[in-house]
Amino acid sequence: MSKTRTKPYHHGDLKAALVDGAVELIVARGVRHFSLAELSRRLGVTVAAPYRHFANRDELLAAVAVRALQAFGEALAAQSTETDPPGERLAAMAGGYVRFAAEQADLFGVLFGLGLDKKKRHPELREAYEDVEGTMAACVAELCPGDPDGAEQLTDAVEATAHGYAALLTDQPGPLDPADVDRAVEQAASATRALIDGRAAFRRSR
Amino acid sequence: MSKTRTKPYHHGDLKAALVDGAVELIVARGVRHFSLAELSRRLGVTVAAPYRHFANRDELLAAVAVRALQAFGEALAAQSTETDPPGERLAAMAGGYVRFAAEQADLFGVLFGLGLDKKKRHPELREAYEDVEGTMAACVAELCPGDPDGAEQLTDAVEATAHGYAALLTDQPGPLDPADVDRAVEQAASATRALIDGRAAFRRSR
DNA sequence: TTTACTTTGTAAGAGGCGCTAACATCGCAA
DNA sequence: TTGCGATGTTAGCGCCTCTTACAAAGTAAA
Repeated sequence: MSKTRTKPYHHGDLKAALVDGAVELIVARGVRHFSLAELSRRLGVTVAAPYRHFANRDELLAAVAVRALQAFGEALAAQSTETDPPGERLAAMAGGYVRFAAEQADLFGVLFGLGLDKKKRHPELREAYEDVEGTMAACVAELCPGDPDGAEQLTDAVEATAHGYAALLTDQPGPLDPADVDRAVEQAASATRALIDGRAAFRRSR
Repeated sequence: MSKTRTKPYHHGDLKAALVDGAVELIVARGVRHFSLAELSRRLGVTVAAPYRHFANRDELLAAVAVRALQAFGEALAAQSTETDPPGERLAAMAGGYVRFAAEQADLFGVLFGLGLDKKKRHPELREAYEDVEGTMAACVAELCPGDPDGAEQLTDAVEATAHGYAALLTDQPGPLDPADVDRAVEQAASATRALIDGRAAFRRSR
């Protein structure tokens, strides 16, 4: 949105082009086969050029992850219709979590399982992810009034469950069977409802 | 168990040595930094030698995964004391799932997130994993007599939840905080109890 | 025992990768 | 105009996976 303020140097905002190109390449071929060298070739630039803008490969991937996280957050927020009761909204978000992971499997793969050091090296990623968690937590808060501790545990549980369906679904290479995706989305929503209904179990173990 | 039937050739059962060495290297340094070349050097063999026994790097990793899966299965089975009620056994298994992932993070990393093509390329892995699922399913069957469909959904949900806690916990590089691990183990068990208590929600959506 | 065959390892190298240091170029600003 | 900092290139190091051609070691039949 807000780039190309002034026509930059040789290439013309190579930094942005690198991130854009990386997203394209990753979506096209998967994170696992992404290489800085191929990206450079595509942009008509030598393999050393990216290092003027990113300290290393992981830093570029972190920039891609920020993009992915943004799309992820939007996908989740889109599931949350204000009119629905909070439980259904939460279930829909869990489903949306899984659906995003399935439909944008490669971007999802940048967010997780890549071993990016979110805590120390890329705190902006951690923050962005906490925003996503916040969207869920807001929903849960309506369900557990006056029990912030239980709310947190329920939030974690819903997140873990959605993430588990998502991770197991996308662990396999190759294209996904749409029926599998739909089933996983449904199950994640159902499991969320079950967690809500059975949430008293969290109180028992404290 | 059943190797070294006859004294083999030059090295003396290099194939087994490769798998053993790979496990050691992976446990010591993480899957992400494992290389066939370093393993070969360690075994005093040229880098080409492993290709006499494994078509490629992934095939060796699949062999390592079989080992990991065996350890994983044993860790899960150890959680299942016959005397406990099935619900508590299931909760303990979920906790064991997470604890194994945390304590053997690198072996767990070989099982998931490596993109090994379990379905097509390494069906023996898929089978072994289905055994693990079977252990859980047996437990769930006691909880849901006469409802095989609901039992399957509950099994999937418990598996996904445990896997989600495990994956989120081990996504970060570096050593884990034992307190985080204990909390995740506890929460996985609690979430399992919640799923059991709220399992009627699975029936609602069919 | 000799010969032929199979299995296992080596030597050499192609092609890829991430990353670095030294050098060249370009735009801006003093 | 000159000088400087930002950006890109050239060249190269060291690592990787994997392949091909060759050598050695065991096995088994003649």
